[in-house]
Amino acid sequence: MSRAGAIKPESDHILDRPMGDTDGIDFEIIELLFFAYRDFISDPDAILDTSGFGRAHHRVVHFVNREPGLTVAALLDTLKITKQSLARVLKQLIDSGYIAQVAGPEDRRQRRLFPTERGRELALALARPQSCRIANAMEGLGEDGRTAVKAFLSGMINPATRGAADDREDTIEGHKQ
Amino acid sequence: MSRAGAIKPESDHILDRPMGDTDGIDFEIIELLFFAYRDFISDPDAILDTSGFGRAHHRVVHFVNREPGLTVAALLDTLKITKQSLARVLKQLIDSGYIAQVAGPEDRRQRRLFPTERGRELALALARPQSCRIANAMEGLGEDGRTAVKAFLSGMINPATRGAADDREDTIEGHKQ
DNA sequence: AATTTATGTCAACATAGCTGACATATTCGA
DNA sequence: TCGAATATGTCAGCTATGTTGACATAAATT
Repeated sequence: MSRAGAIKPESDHILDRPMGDTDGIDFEIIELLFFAYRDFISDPDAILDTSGFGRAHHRVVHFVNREPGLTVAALLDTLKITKQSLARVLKQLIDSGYIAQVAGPEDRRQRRLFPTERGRELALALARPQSCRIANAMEGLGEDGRTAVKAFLSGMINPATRGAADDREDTIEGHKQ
Repeated sequence: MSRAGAIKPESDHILDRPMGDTDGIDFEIIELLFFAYRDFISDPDAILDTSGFGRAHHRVVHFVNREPGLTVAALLDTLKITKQSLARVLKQLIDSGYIAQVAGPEDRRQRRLFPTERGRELALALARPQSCRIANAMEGLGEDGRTAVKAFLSGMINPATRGAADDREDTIEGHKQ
């Protein structure tokens, strides 16, 4: 091992003061979000390890179960990934019998995605520990506290995405089903 | 293209009902967390694309700036990744002059990590848009609402991690610096 | 002096994203 | 009706970031 560079501590303008609440930046909540999400994701990850699937599969199974019959295009839009990226995990989920494709009733080019019973079970199994973790974290909060949390999370989301759930009903821009 | 399987819609027990609030699971907040974090991360991602760095670099720069002088072991513990994984990005950050290593004053085996001015600037630049997004999402909330949000996020974190920040001061278990 | 610890490094591998190019089936518009 | 646009699939290759296993070195500890 060479260890080059470890010899001269006083070159190169080293800073030894912690990056605190300078510039009015709240680093604490930035870190809270990082750790919270990391642990939030770790629950389903543990289950997925057993099944041989990954996070990518989790997301697909989740949204297909939340909105059965959604098109591939709509799913791509929700996940914000490329179709090549989706193709890999989707194929595995279909081949394993978690998701089924059906040609669109109006537009037969579409492949509408539906969960099988097996897929539904998986989605529920993955959501359950996350729901528990959330319920646990909500425990101390009152009704208004919970409302605040939801409002906060909602406010963190880009406007374009924020209305996505509504697009399932009425479709104004793009991707009409 | 073969399109096998798209032909028979009625086989395989397809479910067409959305996975709603069955089992008392709050899917809405699960999705809020997913979208919130995705967009929260997208801000620094855009900046990093310019610098040729990725999310992994972001995390390292962040925590080194938050706690200058932390050891490699402590950083590994925070990030929960392997040293081989860290080595790649850390080397790049050191070679590019964002982070400097200094041999530990007491234990000279340690390589304590410090930000350079350049590293500090990067960390701040990455934190700024995230802070803005948070401030924006907090806007409507009162003081108690903000407290609720922090309590919620804190409650989402695994106990082991939750006290990590305190370990910086007094060190009880493992990794004493 | 022997062992443990903190760190670095090499090699190989997996997952999950990306781009670019091209194929096929279907729908739509002139 | 024909050509263009659309929805989807697929091949090939690349990148980023994680993993495991094995081994090296310097310093501390016993």
